[in-house]
Formats: sequence, structure tokens, C-alpha cells
Amino acid sequence: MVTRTRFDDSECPVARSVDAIGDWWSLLIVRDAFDGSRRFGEFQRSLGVAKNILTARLRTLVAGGVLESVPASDGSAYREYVLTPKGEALFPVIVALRQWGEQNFFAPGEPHSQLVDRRGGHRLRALEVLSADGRRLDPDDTTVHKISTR
Amino acid sequence: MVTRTRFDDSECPVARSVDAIGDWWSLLIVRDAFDGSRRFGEFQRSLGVAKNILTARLRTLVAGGVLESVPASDGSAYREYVLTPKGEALFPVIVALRQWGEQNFFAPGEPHSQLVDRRGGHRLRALEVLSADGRRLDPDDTTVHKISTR
DNA sequence: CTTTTTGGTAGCATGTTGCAACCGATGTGA
DNA sequence: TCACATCGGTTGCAACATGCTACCAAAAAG
Repeated sequence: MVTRTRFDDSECPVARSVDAIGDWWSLLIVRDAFDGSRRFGEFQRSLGVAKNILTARLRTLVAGGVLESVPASDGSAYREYVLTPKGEALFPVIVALRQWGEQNFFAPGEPHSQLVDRRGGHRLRALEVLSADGRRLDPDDTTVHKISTR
Repeated sequence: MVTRTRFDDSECPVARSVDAIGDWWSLLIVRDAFDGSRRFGEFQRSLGVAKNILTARLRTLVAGGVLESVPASDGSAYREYVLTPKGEALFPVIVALRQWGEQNFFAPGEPHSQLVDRRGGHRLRALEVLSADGRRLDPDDTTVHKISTR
């Protein structure tokens, strides 16, 4: 568990998100969950993480409402960790990280795992940040309003 | 610096991205950089991070090609940290984290900082994951191909 | 009924973080 | 130009988090 008292009450949504999933393992656990991992052992083998660390991370993610622990779907007495709706809402985050990684950390032609459209099997379209009326926005086209009500 | 030998050679783009920016401070530094912070002191005051930690993080981000150190724009002898093109490409990641935070960590009406379209000042459109031909995709509509060439 | 798998926990060594003190180079005001 | 404040760090230390290995009980498999 990271010691962080400073941003628990931050008014910045990015800070609260990072607080929930912004460590090395949590994001990869969520990625694996999107890829279909459900069982403790699946995450452990896939990630190679120490079991006590995995235990702690899964607990944090469950406490944070990203995952939930449900009875195993195969009828066994074990439990599974599945994404909640809140966890599923991380899909654009994972896709954004994946696309950034693809574009910046692989040499042309270097093999890498790829997220594809199940129907047709094609690569996804690159994420675009759009204005309310649909214009593509660059960082310079945006600004942060310090406080606002929703 | 996190000890991570396991994923340096990973073929998963998400893992490589997380390797570069997947810790508590790096993402917030990048967020501040998007919001206009450039100087060491700006980051330090904005984040409240210890100076030695900030030094280490900035060095890592520069080494990773996310930030670069340039002469100060005000003509002083100091230096500034600005986003490289690779760093700017993190824009969708930050926006995704921001939108996830807004939707999941704030009570209705609770004040929070907001990213708006400079032209018009409206909130941004929610990020959408799209197929190559423009259909909205949910996690279930996608699958990971283990290895592929680009 | 024996063995293996699963999903952990406990203890310990090591790595990382946060804090406070300190420091030289730079900028600023008189 | 001389004192003083600010900037951008570095250093040492204490606290905390992480990773590894060993161990264990419940469940499943054979």
C-alpha cells in the first residue's frame, strides 16, 4: 500500500484515479482481467507477481470497487475476481496505454500482443480526444478549469 | 526506481507503458506538464512531492523520452521540463484517467477540476473505443491476439 | 485415501519513499 | 555591489513497501 495522504481529498479526477489504480501491478491486473483472467492463480502465473503482493493488490482493487469477488463460475468452491462496471469503465484507459505503448516502445515489425476487434479481427481505431461538437482536440486546444460543479 | 526485470522484454504494450509511467508520481507530473507546469519548483509545489523523489522521477521521464530538459523560456539560467512528442502522445491516457475519475470518484455536484475545450469552454466528449470501421466497442467486443507483427 | 492444486500467510532481506537538513548557483532589491 | 532570497537540487536517515522463500489448510483430482 502506498502512503498517500496528500491527494485523497484532491479535487483533481486524475489524482483520484491514480490513487485507485496508479501502481505497477494494479493496471496489469486490470489488463489481465480484460483479457479474461479471473482466478488468483491465473493472475499470478500471468504476471509473475509474488503471491502476497497479489493478495494485497486484489484486496485493494476489490475495496476500491474495481474488482469484485464472486463464486467461481465453474462450480468449484473457489472464488473469482471479476471487473465491476466501474472496472469495465477503465477500458479506454487500458486501450490508451496499449496504443501509446504500441506506438512508442516497439520497433517496426517487432512482435507484440495486439487488441483486435472480435468481429473481423482488425486493429482498433486510434483513440481521439474530441470536443463536445466533435472536433479533434490537441493538448493545446484544452485548458483546465480549476473548480466546477457537475 | 521499481525493480522490474520481468516485463522489460514483455511483448505487451500495456506493460511497457506502465513500465515508463506507471507509478504514482510520473502520471501526475505528466498531468501537470499538460496543464502548463515546466519548472522544477512548479511541479514540486503543485504536487507536494519530496524534492529528491521529484528529481528521480524527472530524470526517469527524461531518460524515457517523455520529457526533455530545455533552457528556461524566460531567459534565466535555469532549465525547464517540457513534454516531447512522445509525452504529448499521452494525452488520451490522461484524458481517459480524468474521465474515469470524474465518473467514479465524485459525488454529483462535488466540485472538481475540469478539462475543457478552449474554444467555447465546454466539457470534452467521452472517449470512445472504436473499431477500424467506426463501431463503438465494449471490452467484450475485443480480444487479444497473442503475437503479431505490425 | 493419497497426492496435487489452489489460494493464500509469515518472516525476512532488500528496495523505495518521505522527510529534514544542507548546499552552491542564480536572481533580486537597496 | 552587497546582502538576501529563491531555485534546484544532494545527502543521510527512518519508515514503509516489495519480492522471495517457506509453509499451510482447504479443495480437487486420481
